Amino acid sequence: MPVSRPESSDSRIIAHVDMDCFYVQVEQRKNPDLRGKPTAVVQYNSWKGGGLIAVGYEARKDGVKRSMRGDEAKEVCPGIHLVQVPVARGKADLTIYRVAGSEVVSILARKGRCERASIDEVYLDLTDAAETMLKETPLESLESIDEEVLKSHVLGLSSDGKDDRESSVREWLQRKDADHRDKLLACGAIIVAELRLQVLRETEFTCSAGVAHNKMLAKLASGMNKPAQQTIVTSASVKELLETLPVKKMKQLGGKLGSSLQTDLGVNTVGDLLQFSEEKLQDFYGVNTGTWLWNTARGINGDEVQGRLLPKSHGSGKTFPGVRALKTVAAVEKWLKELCEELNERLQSDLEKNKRIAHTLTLERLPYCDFSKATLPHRQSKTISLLFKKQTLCPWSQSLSQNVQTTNAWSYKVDEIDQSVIEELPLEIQQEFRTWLRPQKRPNIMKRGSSIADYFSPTKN
DNA sequence: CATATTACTTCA
DNA sequence: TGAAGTAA
Repeated sequence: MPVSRPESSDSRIIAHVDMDCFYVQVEQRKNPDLRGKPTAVVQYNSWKGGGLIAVGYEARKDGVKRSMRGDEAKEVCPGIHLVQVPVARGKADLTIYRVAGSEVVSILARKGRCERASIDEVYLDLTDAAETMLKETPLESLESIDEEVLKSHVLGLSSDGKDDRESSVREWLQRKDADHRDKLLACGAIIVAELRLQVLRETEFTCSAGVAHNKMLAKLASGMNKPAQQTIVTSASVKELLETLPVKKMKQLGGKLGSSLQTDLGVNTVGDLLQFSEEKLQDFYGVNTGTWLWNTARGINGDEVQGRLLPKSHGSGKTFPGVRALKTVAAVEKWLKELCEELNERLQSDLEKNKRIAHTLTLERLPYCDFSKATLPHRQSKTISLLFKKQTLCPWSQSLSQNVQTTNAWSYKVDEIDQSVIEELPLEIQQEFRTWLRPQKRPNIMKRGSSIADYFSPTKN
């Protein structure tokens, strides 16, 4: 739970940029025939037409939902174009979407601190850029205001939703009597509109954005007017906005905490939270979460935009339907190898592109739940250090399935990471490694191949 | 029978 | 520090 640093007068300018049905846009750029047509992206076509993971706006108009199967989508929208996610090594391969996401990040990072929040979302801290703009070009004197920024939705502006919205947005942007924070928001909106146009010019992708004084409100706003639009949250609009907002719509409150607020405290909207003292909330949920909730009710959020353009981790996984799907050790090893090879390829390109090297590896089995059949209820995971330790990784012999015939459980041993990998790193990082490694005892370094799987030597127990 | 990731927190 | 919980 993020701890909100109470910030009495938070005049930061924060934007949240969200790509519109991103996977669909990537596929439409690849195949322009699909532009303007109802389109969705599916994976695994064989069972009920595959699962939808992205739905274009034309298809949404016909009632297609993300929760649907391909077959179901065809029923409500017979003309829909279903594009399959690329498959490599027998599993979905999201590489093209990751690469497209990076294209967008590199553009959005030009005007301020940028945080890659997911494959298709970023936060921007535009405070400095907005302040600079306000100093150098007073808004009242702006001759030509960008077409795009005039299409902004300004929360709390009475004309929002009317015909002549553009002229009232222009009026709002240039108001002489506007307070300083509103002027900064206006500058933020101009910058974001420019960035969104640059994204469109350079990548052909549209996106939506929210501009506010903190991350929480910016995120809320980016989803309010989609696709290809932006929404500005003025301080004056916050109270009304949160008053009727269902708690479940708020980031972090979509899960168990949100449910607990409803059932245990009778809190249904964020506004309902205002009735509770900070102390009361802390008693119920602990100091951190309690304070965070108290601030959230007031539209206060101190979370900083982390300057981070790259993901912190890489993962590769596949779902196997039912406990019967993976019934032999050979099958488990086969799929483990496929997953390792994908991971290896991605770590390799991360090393080349970003000079980064992985130092921990986690193997994880997710829960499998079925009402009638046997279930594997809880997650199991095993984490190892790739750098120093000799450890054993053997979590799966019983847990993958009761049907795995393993009287002799199998395990993997990890040695030190291959020296040749370290040698490819920049000199200063190599130096760092040597200092880390010196006090450790060095196990014999055996020559290994390029696959992560090669870092594990299968042994019998 | 069926998504694939990613990030962050909590607890021992 | 590793395993599990929560959330998106």
